Amino acid sequence: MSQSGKPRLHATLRDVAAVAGVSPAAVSRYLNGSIVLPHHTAEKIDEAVVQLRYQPNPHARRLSRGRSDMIALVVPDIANPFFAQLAASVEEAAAERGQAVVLCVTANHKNREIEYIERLARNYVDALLFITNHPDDGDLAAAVANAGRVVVLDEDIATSQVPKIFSDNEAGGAMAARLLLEAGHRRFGLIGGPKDLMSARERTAGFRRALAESAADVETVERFGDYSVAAGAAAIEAIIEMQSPPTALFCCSDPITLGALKVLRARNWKVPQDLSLITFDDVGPFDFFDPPITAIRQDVTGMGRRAVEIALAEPKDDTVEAIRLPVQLVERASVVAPRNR
Amino acid sequence: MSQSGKPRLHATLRDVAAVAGVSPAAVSRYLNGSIVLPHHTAEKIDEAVVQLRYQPNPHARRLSRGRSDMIALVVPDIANPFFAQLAASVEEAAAERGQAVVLCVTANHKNREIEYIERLARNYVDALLFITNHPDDGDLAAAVANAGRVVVLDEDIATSQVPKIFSDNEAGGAMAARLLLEAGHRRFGLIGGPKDLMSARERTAGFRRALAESAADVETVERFGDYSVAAGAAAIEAIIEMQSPPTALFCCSDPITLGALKVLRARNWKVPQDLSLITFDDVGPFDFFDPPITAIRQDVTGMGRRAVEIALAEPKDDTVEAIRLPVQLVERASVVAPRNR
DNA sequence: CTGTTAGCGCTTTCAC
DNA sequence: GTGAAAGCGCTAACAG
Repeated sequence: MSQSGKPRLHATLRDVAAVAGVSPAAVSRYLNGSIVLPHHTAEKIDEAVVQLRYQPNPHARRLSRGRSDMIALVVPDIANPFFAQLAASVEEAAAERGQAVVLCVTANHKNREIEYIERLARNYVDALLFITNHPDDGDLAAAVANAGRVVVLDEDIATSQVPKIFSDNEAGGAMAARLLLEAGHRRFGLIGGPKDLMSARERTAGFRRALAESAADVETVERFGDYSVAAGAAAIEAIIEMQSPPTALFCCSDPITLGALKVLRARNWKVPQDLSLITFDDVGPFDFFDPPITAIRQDVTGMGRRAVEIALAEPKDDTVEAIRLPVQLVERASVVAPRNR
Repeated sequence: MSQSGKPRLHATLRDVAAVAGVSPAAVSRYLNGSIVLPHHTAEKIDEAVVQLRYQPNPHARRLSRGRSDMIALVVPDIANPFFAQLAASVEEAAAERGQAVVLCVTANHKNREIEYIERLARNYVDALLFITNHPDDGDLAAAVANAGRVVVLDEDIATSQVPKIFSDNEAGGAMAARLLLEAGHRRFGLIGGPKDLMSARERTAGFRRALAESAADVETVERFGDYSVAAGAAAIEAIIEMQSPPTALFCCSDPITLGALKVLRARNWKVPQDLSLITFDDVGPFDFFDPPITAIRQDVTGMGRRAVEIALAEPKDDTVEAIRLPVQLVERASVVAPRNR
């Protein structure tokens, strides 16, 4: 047992009941709103609560109810601004609903991910907001299947039948392409993410589609790698070595853009004069860059809020369908007309 | 009671005991390492654990032990990259020690802060890693006084007697000044943070001290405001209007730098040609700016790790003294010699 | 409606 | 060393 000798520090439900002159059960029910009491008794209890500064012990509550009023936010890396921003909106929405959020960082390690899913399965948390950005070999989908309330964010876990919220990556890719097209570009570069990630495929697909839909005569060079600074740097190195390099570039994530920008500067390529550029994500402070970088912005805040709403709502019977959050074009100054067509 | 009719989903300690042919108490003690069992029984238990896929129920454990193996990370805003980075190192260090971290965002609201402190006081979490960046009127210090294990990070809560970890702001300010001095500057600008925050005062103090220590004939203009983009923008507006504006600028936080940079660009001032600039924090991606921004970097990761260590260590008897983490000069390209002395 | 009672699953004192 | 038993503080059947 926990407290051996020392006098109890904080009032318990029993204490409140004693002071109010009712049973603990009555207090519990009243405080949880599962009963309506005559004014008189209600007041007595309220007074006792205030007087004793009573606060229910969450551990006892959780054990008894078999639920915790905690949700777990599972992310690959909380230092990543995208996930940090997501965490902010998740925490806010959760707090509004009296839910605490436990931060679970996976570094994309499958074992850790599964461990957290297991935690949900055992009801140690009420819901899981799950983000992974590595392809699944089926293990995650399996783990998630019977775990309970999990909602998958940002990146898909293929074949898993749970609520999902994604950005409209395809539309975003298309928006990027159209902007570049309208600026007059005809030779495009695309630095994409891992081909086995849904988001990467979709962004690329959207970009290609919009180009295909245009009447214009168009050339594209595509490179794929991680959503990382290093990958962006490597890809742009290759691209600018080309015979006739593109005049416009679509970077499929912020880190890719950062990597590209760094190399471009080192090689003395000017953005946007030598190369127009548009990024995807817009969680880095691109508005403060020189030039400010035009971007397709994800609705990270909306994603976080919706996720907790869904996670906490009654599970719907109808087939779960992925929600698609619209993305937004943020025009800044990194896209201009090509110098020479 | 939680589970009424349905068969229990997961094995309990009793189940393990039954299978292993010992008492629950024995299993508990064995699993917690508070006893050494004969090989035979130990094996029996191990087998049972594996067979039943037993995992202790944390809620029950917490209720019984009166502690939770959870620490709360209290921050003003997790979307802020500084706190996000801190959260990353905290989570990592906590996970290594089997501690979960609960994310608590305050938006600098005193009531929320005190609410979280109260949570600690009642042992709902084992420790509090506390960051606030608004001045305290004494309420926080009072709340923190008897709450238990709290360690204060990054910014002081004056008069509170708890373990604290800060960056060596003073030294950082001095480093910035010396770098600028050595580059040949004699007219300086400083955009500082709120004068009632320790970090802001210290950074300024260090800067002034280093200037004072130099033999050079020196002029300084100082502006103070929030650690915010808006404040940085407002301050730089005023500074560049001056008769003979500074040739070098020390911005006491990343957001200030961002604000300043934006205005400078709008006014067509070139960094570093027209104005050398150095920032403090270095959590924004300043390495990717054009030019890359020279910075005094805080050891955010170290701060997080140390905080967890201290929070979880046996409370020391000796007077708690604030730990000072060294800062580091990261030379990039935003500081050059002044054009005209 | 209200109170009594039996747990939730674990830890730990205490007696064997 | 080992087990029985009490209890952490709360909730929810069940009876009155």
